[in-house]
Amino acid sequence: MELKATESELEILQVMWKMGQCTVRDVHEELVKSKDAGYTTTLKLMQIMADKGLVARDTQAKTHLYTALISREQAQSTALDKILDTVFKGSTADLVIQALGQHRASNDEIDEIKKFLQNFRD
Amino acid sequence: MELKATESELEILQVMWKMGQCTVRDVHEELVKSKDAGYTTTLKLMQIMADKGLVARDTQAKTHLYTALISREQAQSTALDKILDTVFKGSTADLVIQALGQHRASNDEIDEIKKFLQNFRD
DNA sequence: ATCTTTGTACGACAATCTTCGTAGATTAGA
DNA sequence: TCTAATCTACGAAGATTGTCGTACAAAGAT
Repeated sequence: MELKATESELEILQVMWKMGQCTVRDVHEELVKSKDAGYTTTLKLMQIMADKGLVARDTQAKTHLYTALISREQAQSTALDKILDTVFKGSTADLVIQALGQHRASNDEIDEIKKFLQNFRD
Repeated sequence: MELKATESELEILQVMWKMGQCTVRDVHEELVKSKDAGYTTTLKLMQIMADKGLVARDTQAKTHLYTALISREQAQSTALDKILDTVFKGSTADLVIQALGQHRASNDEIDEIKKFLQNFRD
């Protein structure tokens, strides 16, 4: 039982993580801001996601309500595992250093990371 | 012109990054260690990668020689960009902290990262 | 010289993903 | 009430990916 989200499904999950429980319309309105897609496309995708168990669906009312069943953290974890395996030779250090070198983090973020590293070793 | 490698293509690139210039046979021998696939499958994949411009192909000899045209670093960068966008809300700090929390790094690695952070802020 | 091995080319197929049109039901508005 | 808007269901089609089988050429072995 894999439970891996596709690219389009991740776009939808992003909206759902931000909004919490929501309707197809909610998600679609948000998606069209950055993407060009038909309503029924979004509907179908979300239905499939419900079948897969990626989201829960409340069909009580006419307009169904959807809730994400995998958390952003889970998706993050899966995504990290994948790229660690495919392009980083499994080296977390490489990944971290690449990430920091590539996307200039703010000083606050740097501090946050340093703090995190403090109470790490022991 | 996107130039994005698929999952299978990344597996092949991994081998090529390790070996440098190589033949389909070379790559395939390596792949079958961890995966179950036919020779012609690997061949076809590499031919497609040549068409896409992911790898260069020297067809002088009967046995063609392939070389990766995108570096591991480029692939890493692309992969990071993608997951930052899709699951990390663009936050490098979140990504780094997740990565460190998830995959226990060795003390050496931690030190390496700390050192990297030292001469970072300025 | 013949047979076997090794290689490329290429078409085709199945699986998965994405997209959309249309139909039918339900709700809201005039 | 009748009409328009809104929703779900569903089939179908196109695109992408991954997988092989087969054909055929070249090289090696006996």
